[in-house]
Amino acid sequence: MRERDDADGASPVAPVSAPNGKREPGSLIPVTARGEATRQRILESAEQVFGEMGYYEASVSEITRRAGVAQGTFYLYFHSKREIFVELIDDLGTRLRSATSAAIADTTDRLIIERQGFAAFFDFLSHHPRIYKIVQEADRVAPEAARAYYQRISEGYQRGLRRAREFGTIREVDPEATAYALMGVAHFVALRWLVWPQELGAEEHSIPPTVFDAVMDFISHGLVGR
Amino acid sequence: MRERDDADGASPVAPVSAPNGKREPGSLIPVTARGEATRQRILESAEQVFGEMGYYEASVSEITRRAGVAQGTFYLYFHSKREIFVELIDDLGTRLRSATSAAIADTTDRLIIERQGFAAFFDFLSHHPRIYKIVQEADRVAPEAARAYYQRISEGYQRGLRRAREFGTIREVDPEATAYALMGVAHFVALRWLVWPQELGAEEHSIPPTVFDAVMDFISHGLVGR
DNA sequence: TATCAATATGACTGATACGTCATGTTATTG
DNA sequence: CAATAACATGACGTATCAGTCATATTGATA
Repeated sequence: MRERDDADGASPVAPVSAPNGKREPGSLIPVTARGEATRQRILESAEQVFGEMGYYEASVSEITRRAGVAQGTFYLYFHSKREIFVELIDDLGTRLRSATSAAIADTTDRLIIERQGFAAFFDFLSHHPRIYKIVQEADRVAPEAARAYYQRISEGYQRGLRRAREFGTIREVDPEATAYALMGVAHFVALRWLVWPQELGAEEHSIPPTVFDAVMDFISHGLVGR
Repeated sequence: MRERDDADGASPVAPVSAPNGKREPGSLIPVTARGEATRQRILESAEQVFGEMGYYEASVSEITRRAGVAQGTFYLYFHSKREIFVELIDDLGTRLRSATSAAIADTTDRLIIERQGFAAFFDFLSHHPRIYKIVQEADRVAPEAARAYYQRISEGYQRGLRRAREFGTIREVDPEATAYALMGVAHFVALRWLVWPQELGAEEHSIPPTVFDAVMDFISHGLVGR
């Protein structure tokens, strides 16, 4: 579950305990289950607070308040406010990708894959409305993290498109351009029919079926063509 | 690093000059050409600073410094930092819309309109790279302004699509869904081939022709279909 | 149950920024 | 050339935080 990443995690060196008995500052990795649980609570609180108030208006003290820990505890597990934000982006990306890829498993027809993928994406967003704005904001707060987020999604997309192209399910298309085009479609439709409505009225929203069908129609023609 | 929150809103009414001879605070509209020029300089400086540093890391003092005026002068023309940001969003929207609509004047074929519209959009962005990030950030800083920005673009788009549909140039499509889908395509292609490259290397970039053609191909099939 | 590393606390510091205000300058008008 | 309204100044008042640190608590182990 946790997915503590090996290579691309921060912490350059020396994760072990210190020689003098004092804990090496810069470890940040909890050793006990208690620590792990606290760290997780802080992360979840951060997702909530960043989602509601945005990165800059969110304060570390608000995050720790909601997590039920003291300010100082935060810095036991994260070097900085920005660092936890980046970790959050990575988490959200992983969760989103696994949600969509789970939805298209066992499917081979590319157009059905698109339909199920889009449906899963919208579904995920409507249940986690915060993540949209968090990722959006990442473009300013942590551009590298935002790029990585979109790039990883596009890579999966490109693989799928290439395969479909080989099998002749779809037209000859430029995989990367098409991948970004499709991501843009999903993004803006979500903005218009999920994010905005949620901001105005508090209820949970989903894409109207007629809109969903219209979008899938547009995409299908775009991919297949004559 | 810190950000004070602007207690914005306020400013009930009374734009005219004061009875006691002192200028009524809340007018904000320059009366002389000198004032107009100063206000404009501040606006241009704000576009630059917001674009480079982002809304929250930009400071009013940095804006006034680059405009060559004192801090207090800022509040002669704008109630708050947020207010100038909103005005900027409106400005950028107007400029962008007029740039694209100028590019498609005298054109009737919808597919050619799309091609020219997209080209104008990309061209505008590559010459004003800042605006992309400013508008993006507006989603957090001034959601109403951001919504208005996108809505006005989509309205023009929908009109065009409806007309094209009536003339049979394109398939029967849902105008609003299609408008947002197309906006999404443009947005993400710009992100990938204009904004990101500009962030990494400082030079000016434009969309590679093969990518542009691939995108137009996708769109054309999506609009026309069989 | 004594030990001690891991975990937790919260007061404090240093830095920064928005917006105000009392005062000064410009230039237009009668 | 006064008078005066518009424009301009910049120091200051008031807040807010990110991050640090000395101290306290917890709980596993021997």
